[in-house]
Amino acid sequence: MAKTVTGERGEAATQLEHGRVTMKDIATALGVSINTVHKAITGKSGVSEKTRAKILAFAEQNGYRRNESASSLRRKDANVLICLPSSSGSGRYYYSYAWEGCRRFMEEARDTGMRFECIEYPMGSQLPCLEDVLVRVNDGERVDGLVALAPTNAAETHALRALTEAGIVIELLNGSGADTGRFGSVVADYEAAGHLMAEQTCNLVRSRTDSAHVLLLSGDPYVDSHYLVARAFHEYILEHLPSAEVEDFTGAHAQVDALRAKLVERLRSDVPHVACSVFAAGSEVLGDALVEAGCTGRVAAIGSDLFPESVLALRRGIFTNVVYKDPTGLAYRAVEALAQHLLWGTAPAADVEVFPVELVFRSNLDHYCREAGTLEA
Amino acid sequence: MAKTVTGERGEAATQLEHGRVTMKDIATALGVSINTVHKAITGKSGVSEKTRAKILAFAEQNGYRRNESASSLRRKDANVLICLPSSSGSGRYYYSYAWEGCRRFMEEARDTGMRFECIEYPMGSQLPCLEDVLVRVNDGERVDGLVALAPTNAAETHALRALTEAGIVIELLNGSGADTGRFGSVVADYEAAGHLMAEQTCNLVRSRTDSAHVLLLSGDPYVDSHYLVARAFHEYILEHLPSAEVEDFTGAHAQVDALRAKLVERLRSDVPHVACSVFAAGSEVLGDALVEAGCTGRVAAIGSDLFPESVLALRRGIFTNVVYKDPTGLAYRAVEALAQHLLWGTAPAADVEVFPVELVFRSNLDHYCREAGTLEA
DNA sequence: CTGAAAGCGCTTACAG
DNA sequence: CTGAAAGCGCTTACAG
Repeated sequence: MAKTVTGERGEAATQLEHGRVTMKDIATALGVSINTVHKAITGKSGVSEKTRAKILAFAEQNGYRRNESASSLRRKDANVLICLPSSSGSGRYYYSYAWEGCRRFMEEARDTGMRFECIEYPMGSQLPCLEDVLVRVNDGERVDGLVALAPTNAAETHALRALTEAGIVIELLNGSGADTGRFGSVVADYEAAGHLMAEQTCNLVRSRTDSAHVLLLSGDPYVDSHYLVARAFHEYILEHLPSAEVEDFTGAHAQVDALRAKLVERLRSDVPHVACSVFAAGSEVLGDALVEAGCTGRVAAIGSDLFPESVLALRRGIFTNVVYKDPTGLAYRAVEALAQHLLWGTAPAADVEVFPVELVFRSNLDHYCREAGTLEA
Repeated sequence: MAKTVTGERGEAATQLEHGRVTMKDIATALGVSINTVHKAITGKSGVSEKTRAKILAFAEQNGYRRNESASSLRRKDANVLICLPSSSGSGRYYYSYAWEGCRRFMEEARDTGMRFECIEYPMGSQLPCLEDVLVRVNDGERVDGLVALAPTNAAETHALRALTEAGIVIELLNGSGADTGRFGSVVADYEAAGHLMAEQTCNLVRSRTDSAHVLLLSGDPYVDSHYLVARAFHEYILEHLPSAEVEDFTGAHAQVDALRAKLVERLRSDVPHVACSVFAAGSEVLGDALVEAGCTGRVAAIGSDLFPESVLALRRGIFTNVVYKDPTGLAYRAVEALAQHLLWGTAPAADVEVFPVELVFRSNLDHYCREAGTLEA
């Protein structure tokens, strides 16, 4: 409902009409009660199909939009559980930022009548946490929604499906989890992350005439967020710089000390042109190894994720870039998508929402630190 | 008001209490009317200082937070004018995205009781547009807030000050405008943009042994958003790659055809290593010239801003990167900051809010196109 | 299946 | 300076 007027001097002015149609208007126009209108529009039972159709048609034609402020005012609460790994320990690389995103949404949603409960479990033990939730639900507790990590094994998949079947709307983080019956999920674009890292690698060896040597800390091949990035990296290099030699260093969290030693030895024997890590913990190892082997500055390095150590490495020129996957934004969106469904019955455009990745430079690092909040600028 | 409980399995659960304190609670507790509480908390007149202090202290202690939904429900409208250059013509490089940001905010704010009027004026004639607004205000029309471009000359500064003095809260886009009496302003980090462009330029000539040749389309030295980026570019190169030779090509919108011809000639005589443009229209010229001179691929090129032509140049490998200043996000924030002040009396942390800039690669271009909405992916 | 009524938390006239 | 009352647009019990 916007009207456009053209002024004397050729400006085009658009006014957004505010006298919006209300349920009362519809009720009056159609000679029904406002209550019936409400039932028809919110899809509740208790209206004949004929009346409902009439009301919906009228609402549609007159551009009815529910007033969300009024709607949240008297709405019954919804209970949402957020289960994610603890921010401490190895959770500090990533999950502390995810929790920050959750916190931001909860703060914004404080007037919506949703009740949130945050459950931080020790890294790796999502399964017992989900089982606890199931027990509580079976004990009669009302849980409307759940945010959790995408399953990494059959047992977790099974537990999530049980919760879905108990009537809980589930939104997953960092994986599709298509076989859990979940409502939706939110992931970073791991393929773009790998391509981005490889594209910049190509830029960094652009003017070489000899063939490029690249080291890749490819992480744990059984973890999607490692494997998918590493695969995309290789794929890109193979297509755009086939002469390059990419050397993989696998191994993640448990093997981090061995990895560091191996890397230092390797860097001392023959200096590569570029070194990259597809995962956060590996980035810390890479930074340390470059320093220990005394080849900072000579090797261009690209890390993954922003956390205090990687920020410092970037600031000191040990890293050329860092691939950023915005854990805060991802988690925020997961909780938001769930809340919007619970409150308004809306569904996102796609059940799996894929989020952008960015390459951070020293020149724009400060803004990311400020945004993340928990990173000192 | 959050309580933390530790479960049997070591999970820490945080619950966000929802039984929040209301004005009614405060009124009952202090034995005053809810109306008095309202006046005290919203800073309205009609309460004794003693009562006000008592109420504010109690509210503070008990963590009172105004329910924004309830608050917007019966609030009187505020009238906001948005004056920006038209999306068509040369506005298509930048202002169409700014308008998109405004539109997004208006959509989100549809329940807040704000009335927005959008005035698109022909590029360059903000002054008559502001004068029209002043006439309307002097005629008795009520205007509470205004979003406009930061002034580029004394006449515009003067007009903006007159509007401020007429009681209008003003939020400026793309410049500080400190001497206009405006409430706040929103700008991109032009310095970071220049540094970012220069930092990547250094990366691209990283492994050269000869001294690097760089071409810079530095735009109009009288336009802040051109000049500041160009200056930061030179500054960075001087510090980090003093051996490089940077060749400036000045001239913006009116001289674009001459610029193109000069550039083609220059590119044909001697191919530089990197070529950059600090402004959008220049980026289109640069892309064209590289194609016409037949040196795409041989010259690394970095453009500014995302618009259909620069997206295509990036996709085809004519550009290596594009510096992105997020016009949509900037404009969204400008309207939001104004609205939040008008509705809640809140002020942003700083009166000039500086926004991040990013470097776009072919590998993550798609996400920017999707976000911008008006760019085909 | 349908409707009249109360109420969410706040804001706005208006009366004392 | 202070307060009682009506009402924003919707949702929820409850009664027909």
